[in-house]
Order: sequence, then structure tokens, then C-alpha cells
Amino acid sequence: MTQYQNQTRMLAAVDCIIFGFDGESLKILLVHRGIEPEKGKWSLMGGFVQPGESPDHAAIRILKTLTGLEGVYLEQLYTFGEPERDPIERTMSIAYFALIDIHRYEKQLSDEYQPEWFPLNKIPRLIFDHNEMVKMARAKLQYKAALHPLLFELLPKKFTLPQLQSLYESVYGTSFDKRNFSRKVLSTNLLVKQEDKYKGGSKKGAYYYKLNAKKYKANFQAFLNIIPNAHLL
Amino acid sequence: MTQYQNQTRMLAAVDCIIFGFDGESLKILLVHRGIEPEKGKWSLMGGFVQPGESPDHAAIRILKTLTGLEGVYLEQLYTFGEPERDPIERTMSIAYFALIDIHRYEKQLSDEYQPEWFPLNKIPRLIFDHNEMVKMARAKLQYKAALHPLLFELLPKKFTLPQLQSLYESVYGTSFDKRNFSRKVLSTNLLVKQEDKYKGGSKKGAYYYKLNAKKYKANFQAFLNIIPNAHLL
DNA sequence: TCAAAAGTGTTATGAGTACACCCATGG
DNA sequence: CCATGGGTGTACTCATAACACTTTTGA
Repeated sequence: MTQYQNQTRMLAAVDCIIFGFDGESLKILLVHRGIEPEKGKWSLMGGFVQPGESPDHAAIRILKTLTGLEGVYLEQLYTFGEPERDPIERTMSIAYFALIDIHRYEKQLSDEYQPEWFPLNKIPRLIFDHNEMVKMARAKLQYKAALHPLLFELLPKKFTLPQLQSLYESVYGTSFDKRNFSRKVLSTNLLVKQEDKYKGGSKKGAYYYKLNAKKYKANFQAFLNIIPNAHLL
Repeated sequence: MTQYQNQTRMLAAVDCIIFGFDGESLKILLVHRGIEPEKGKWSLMGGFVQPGESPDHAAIRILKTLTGLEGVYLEQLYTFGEPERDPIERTMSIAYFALIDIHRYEKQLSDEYQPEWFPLNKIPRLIFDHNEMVKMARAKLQYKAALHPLLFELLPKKFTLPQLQSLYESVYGTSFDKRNFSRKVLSTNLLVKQEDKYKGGSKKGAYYYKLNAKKYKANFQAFLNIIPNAHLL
């Protein structure tokens, strides 16, 4: 026996919701779709899963193609499989979300797709069910970042507390008390204060911090409570 | 254009991790696989996604076939797509986990598969990557039940606080202080005390409770904190 | 009357939250 | 010297967690 009989084969695609933070707002990276149908319309970056390739590998490959980045945070989000979601042919899409340091992103790599960053409140109409994917990715990011130290993946290796707070405020669309915020963040002992300061944001300058990589990996599963009133989300 | 060219089509399956609680321990329902390869070996209940059917619908259909139950709690868990996971032919499996009231389960429906309930610490060797699926389902159940009022789905409509506590203790493999447990559970206002008692567990009898269905639906997203020290999980 | 499970209250500790002033510096 | 953003401490409230005795009733 070499095959299962009388079953339907279908395509498997991967689509990536790529988050970045530029210091102002949380953004996602969209591309112009390269193939028909809907060629040229705004779309998530995606591609078909290849023979011999797992969905995880496909997501890593696609991310590398578009951004030039490897080793970034990548997590399977959800599999979208409505029969008519792609009008051409039945296609399952396994959606992944990625968190990248936007400053490491290499625009020149991906001229083919004319990618652009869009703030989350200005996402255009996307093809197929991609808007739904974005919505779900955002909800999951909010959910997960309230419990785990996830958002560091969006920042450079050295960052300041005001930058970190501004990132959390972007993700949750509110503002936090900076005294409580810094106390909570520092109480995790995940951050190591550096000697030098970032002077771009103010005259006084703000101390840089780095992640304590060991504790970060060990404590990733630990529940945090950075977000006040997370139960009201 | 009616097809995408030069791409690999593959099979899409759904596998269900079905949890039940019999008052003693948390169990999952396994079947004897009905087709080659590995026919007769222990397996999760599953099947191929049919044309015109979404993965969600496939999961609902499969669950109905095996248990006779409809309207049960069902959630997409993860998509497993390693190229060699099924030796016969490339198959993506979209895993779902289900929570059912084990007493509503109708054994006679499913003689074909000779299903059996296995406690989680006695899961046999399963086909393909199904052991990994079970492990992930269990972790997700623990994770999610610490934050959301999920485990009620495993109990009958009327249940007692000792039953509920025993369920939580099974899921987390520890014991809780019953005073703190009942205070926390009741403080959610999700439970409505009934007039009658369940006399099976003791001479004194324990009051039945029912879920307040409205609040349950409205508050499902609300974070609970039933599990002491959930951050240490 | 006794064994076995159900039910209930208090206290101490720690976490969360609200809130306001001083500091450093470049212009 | 002053405007701007960075950095810090305190007090109150509430949730958590530890802990033990009384109640009920069938056998």
C-alpha cells in the first residue's frame, strides 16, 4: 500500500504575521501578492509548504526570504481551512506570527514584493482571510504578552525602560504608570542595567538594559503580570 | 487559471484528544486504528478532512461519530506537519482537543473502534506523533484551565464542590486547600447553589451547584486564579 | 457513637495600585 | 536657566495562603 484511497489532497500554505515596533507604534509587514489570483493586492507574506519541508521550516524560509532574518521569534498561530478560502483551489493555511526587531529588517532583500509596514489601526483590506489572521495574531500577542516576557523580541539587544514601556503601551493601547511599570519589570530580574545611556530620547538620557539571556530562557514560561488589570482585557 | 502550478498537494487529517473525568482521574479516549498502516494499534480518533468540509467541521463530525456527542467544547490545538510523520503519504494533521462529560459518552456507538479511556499517566504507545499531541494537549489544558473556567466542560450539569476540586486536583496533580478553593470558585459568581445534595460521596452529602450559563459565557475570557502559584507551573 | 466527608472564618503576608517630586542635561 | 523626559518611594487596599474546628448522618 502506498497511498490512502479516495481522499482529497490539497495545498498547504504558510502565512506570516510579522510584527515590528518602530518606537511609535506596533506594525505588521505586508506585501503585494506575487501571483494570481489577487496579484498585486495587499497580503500577508506566505508561500506553499514544499515537499520535505515542515510547516515550521516553511515559515522560517518565508521569513528569511522577506526580511533576511533568522532565529527570530516564530510561533504557530492557527490553521485556516475553510473550503472556499482560496477561490482557485483548496488550500489550508497554517498561520504563524513572528516578532522581529524592526531595525534589523533589510528592506532591499525583498523588492520583489514591495513590502510595507502598517500600523495595526491602518491595516488595508487583505486578500482571502488574511484580515482575520491579523486580528487573531494581535489578540494572541496581547494575551500572551500579558503573561510572558515576549515583547523583548521586538526590541534591539539594548533598550531603555521608556522604550520598553512605550512598546507595552502600543500593544495594549493604554498608558501605564512608569513607577509601577519599572518596578514590575525590574522585579523579574530579567533585565541587566548597562553603564551607558541612550541620549536620543531626552537630554538626561535613559540607561540601557539588556536581557539576562539565561533567566529569559528559563523564565519564559513564568507568568508575569506586567499589565495591570489583565483580567479585563 | 484553475490551479496553482508545480505545488505539492497533500492530505489533511484531524485528530482529536478527547478528555473526560470520571471522578477519579483525568482520562483520554483512544481507539484502535481502523486502517493500514498500524491498523489495530492505539491511536487518537481522527479522520481525513473531506471536500467541502472545514477542519472544525471535520473535528465535530469525528467527535460525533465516536462519542455520539454534539455541542461539546472543542478547540484547535496545533497542526502537525513533519514530512515523514505518516509513512504512507504526506499528511498534515490538525489536532483538536475536546472536553466532554464522560457520563454522556455512548460507548455502544463506536464498537468499530473499540475505544477505551486511559488515565493520563498510563497512555500507551500511540501511532505516528500522537503521543506528542497528547502531551501538548495536556499542557494546554493545564495552561488554559489556570486562567479560564474551562474544566466545567468535563462535569455534568449538576456537580458538587468536592467533585470540582477533585477535578482540578487531577488536572494539576496536586491537592488544594478546600477552604481557599471554595472561596475562590464561589467568588467568581459563576456557580449557583442548588437545594438538593449529592449523597454518593459521603453520609452528610454535598450541595449540588450549576453553572450560571450567562455569566459563564460572558466571563469565559476573564482570568481566574483558581490554581495557587500558577506562575510556578 | 463513631467514622468520614462537608462546610466554614481568621489572620498574616505580599502584590498591586495610586500618587508627586527631584534629577540631569542640552539648548 | 529652563524645559523635557528620566528616575525614584510611600501608603493603602485587596488578594492570597496558611491554618483547625464543627456539622451531618449512615452504619
